Amino acid sequence: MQSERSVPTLDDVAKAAGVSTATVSRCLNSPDRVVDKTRKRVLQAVEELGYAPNFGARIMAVKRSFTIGAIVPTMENAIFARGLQAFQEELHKRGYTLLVASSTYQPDLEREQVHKLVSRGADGLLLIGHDRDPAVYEFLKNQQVPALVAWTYAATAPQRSVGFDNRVAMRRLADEILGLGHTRIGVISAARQGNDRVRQRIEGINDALMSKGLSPTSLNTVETTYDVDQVARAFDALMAVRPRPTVVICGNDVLAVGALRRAYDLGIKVPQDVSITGFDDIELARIVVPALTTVHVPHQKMGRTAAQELVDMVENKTTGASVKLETHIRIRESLAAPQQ
Amino acid sequence: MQSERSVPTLDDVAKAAGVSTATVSRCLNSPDRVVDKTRKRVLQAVEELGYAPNFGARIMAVKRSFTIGAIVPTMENAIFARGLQAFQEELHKRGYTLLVASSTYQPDLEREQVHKLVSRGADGLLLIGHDRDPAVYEFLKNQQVPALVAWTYAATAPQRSVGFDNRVAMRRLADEILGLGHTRIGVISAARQGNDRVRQRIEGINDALMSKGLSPTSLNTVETTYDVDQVARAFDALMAVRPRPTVVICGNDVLAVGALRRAYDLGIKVPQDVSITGFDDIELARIVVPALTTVHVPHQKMGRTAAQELVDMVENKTTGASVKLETHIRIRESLAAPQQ
DNA sequence: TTTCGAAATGCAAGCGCTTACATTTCGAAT
DNA sequence: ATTCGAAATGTAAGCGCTTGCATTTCGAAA
Repeated sequence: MQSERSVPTLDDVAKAAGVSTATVSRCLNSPDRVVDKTRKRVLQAVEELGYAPNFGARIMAVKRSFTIGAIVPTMENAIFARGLQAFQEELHKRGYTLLVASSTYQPDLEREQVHKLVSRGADGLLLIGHDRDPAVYEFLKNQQVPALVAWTYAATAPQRSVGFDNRVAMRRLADEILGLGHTRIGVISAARQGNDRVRQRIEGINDALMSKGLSPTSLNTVETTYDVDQVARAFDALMAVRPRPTVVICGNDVLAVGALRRAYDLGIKVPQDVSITGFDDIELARIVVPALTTVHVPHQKMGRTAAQELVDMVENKTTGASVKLETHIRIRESLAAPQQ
Repeated sequence: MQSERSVPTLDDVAKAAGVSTATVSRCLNSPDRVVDKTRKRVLQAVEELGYAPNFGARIMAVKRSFTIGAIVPTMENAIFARGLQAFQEELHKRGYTLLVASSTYQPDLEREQVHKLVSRGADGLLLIGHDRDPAVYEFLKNQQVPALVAWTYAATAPQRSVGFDNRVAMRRLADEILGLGHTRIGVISAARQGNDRVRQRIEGINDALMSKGLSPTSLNTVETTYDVDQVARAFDALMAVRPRPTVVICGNDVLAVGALRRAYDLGIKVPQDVSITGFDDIELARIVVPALTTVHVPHQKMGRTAAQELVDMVENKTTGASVKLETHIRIRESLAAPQQ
């Protein structure tokens, strides 16, 4: 019998409370437009029936869903997890719900996810990085869904973004490294393909090299996935180069920690035999031994700011300017001057 | 001018293609019910107009949203991130979208999130752990939204679950530890309050103690958050006990890694001076030095299975049985027999 | 060519909610 | 007691989609 009963609707509540649906609706959405006594009665009916509004209907009626979509490459990575969590929390504070999808670094999948989230009525979208088919932006514009790009900052890009300058950030770290006297440099990086952040970081290293009059071609770069064993192999490849690099710059902390571990396994001392650096400053960077020299990125702040900006774009239809966050170098034990 | 144009609807497509809305709808949802020529024309119109279906309307019409909600304590933690990612991927394969919310370990917030996700038309819900106000289950039943509990397994619980037996898993690890001769045991654990998994793991330790004729009261347990410094302090507290524990059992890997690091800072050798164990076997467990002895939990499989089960519950209205996943002990370097 | 049934398409009624507008209620001022 | 305007509530028209049923189309058999 219980199971026969269907989900209560506004109508049911209205009947139970002896008022019109309009009144019930008002009780829920603008309580002050309804007199106390009525409201009490209605709310009681709501409680008794276990009523919950149907969002589909609501979305249709108001043309707003109070839902924000986010498409991240993956949720597994601490880098996105932290920012995403902050993003979600801030969104919640402002009355929005987060719809997430992950593209697993596949452009096609991302494109599909964009369509899906828009269909589902997302009022706005958070995207990671600028790199993607222009058709996606075209579509979003067509659908009048504001999109914000995060984890990177580009003043000149047409899309508004909240993030930091990957290139400059990495350049500063590289400057630091070169200043210590390193000249034989290995790089472990995620795939550059379709990932502007990765490319920018590598360019940052090149910038530093150039400014010292060194040739970028001297860089030994290995691409790898985040898989521990893959990273280990990448590190091996770098260590096989002769003369051996005195420092391995990693595209992010996850890669760096993997390299660190491999060095340990091989009996290569860090930083005595080789220095290793990361990027992002995830919590882990401080925990590993030796602690990782890295670039601190304000992930939480980025997530929070992105949420604020996006909600602003949605609610006020503003276009506004992009937000640039600052990064800071964290010098820790994993970096030292090269051995003589 | 562009900006004046409003989002295209089914109607617009129908007009553009010179057919009825029914035909357009069929083209999109059951292409074989429409003749080739027509379909082509319609799809072209869809393309040209940049049409994307309005899910709100769709949900209302079909009473299904193809959306599954998940409420996790936090996304920051690698433990949930991994399973959640797998959950999402499997969901996507089956044509569902994931709606996530995080409760940040607050029951009230969780309750609110449940309402929200249901309102938003989630066809099913993934919840972590059994511990929560019965009213929540009541509500879900009322709304006819199937819910699946994960990250734990309890044959007797009324809610269906996909997970593993936290108590037995931890007991096995504790048996191993006791078998090595440890008798002075410290425990670092997350808050027990409202977290059945945490409690079960501690009970598992107690089970092992009892079976050896040892008193559970001899256990020194410290609760902490996941914050690195907090964990360090928890470890300090344990190390201050005299006689000092010979092993510190941590409720999960994140805590264990924090303890490991603190031990290093204090010059306490692991496992020579003290053994440390974790739980979950996140990737990190293999990376830290010394590698962590822990309990391997098949997170990805759990996420995937949960997705399958939940979709099944949604589509076939099955109630079925819970799924129990196996865990395995991973003995690594951080555990050794106590010093004489 | 005509006929007929199956296949293709169209028609139109909701789905549950919000909200502009219409109507009723109510308290204060007369 | 009336009157009147503001406050409270009710009425009903959509929002964009799916789908059962009605209608049209079309190809094959007669």
